[in-house]
Amino acid sequence: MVKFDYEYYSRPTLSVAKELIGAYFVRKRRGKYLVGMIVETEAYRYNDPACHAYRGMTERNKVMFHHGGFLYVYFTYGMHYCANIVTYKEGFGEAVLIRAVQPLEGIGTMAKNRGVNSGKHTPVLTLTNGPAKFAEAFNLTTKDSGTDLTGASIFLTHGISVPPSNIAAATRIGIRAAVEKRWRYYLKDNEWVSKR
DNA sequence: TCCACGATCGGCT
DNA sequence: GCCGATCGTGGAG
Repeated sequence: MVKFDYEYYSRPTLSVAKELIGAYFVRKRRGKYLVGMIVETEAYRYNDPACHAYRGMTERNKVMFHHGGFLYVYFTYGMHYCANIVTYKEGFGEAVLIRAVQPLEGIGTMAKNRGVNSGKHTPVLTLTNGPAKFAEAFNLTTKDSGTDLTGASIFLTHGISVPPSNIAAATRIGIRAAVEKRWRYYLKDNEWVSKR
């Protein structure tokens, strides 16, 4: 599997967001792997009022201003984390939100991270079909924000090749500003894509 | 300092 | 379809 490098992530954000459909998100911990195939993404860009970096650099979003190839994780709604891939050139503050993955390896660990053993009784199909569910399943928190994605612990690789005709574009979810932009991409006919 | 709100989820009606 | 949980963040004052 080819691990993506800085050059890959530093291309235009919409291209990366589309091409990440079918890629593998990998987390290696204590010799074990968590692997999910990315099936849904959203792009957030420079001059985009819905983007966390829109009002400039802050303590929370500073990692977004790197060149592409870093992880940006933020905390929201008092209880959830969401994970993004920093994209494009240094200084712009662009990123791609990972909205959903299809679990490929480490499903038992993902289920544990999601709390199936704490009475939640999580059905397998709902393990990673939403941005906060994905982050929880992979145990991604603000501690992981800033992780270099060309390193050994968290990285992305080429997965399956998806023809553009199998990728749908739609409006982004859960935002108030720039609701008309169709910068959400998902794998057509895939049951792991988020609902709503 | 203060305080309104959020790139969500799950449970309930 | 609706609503409550829950708290870090950052803009306002």
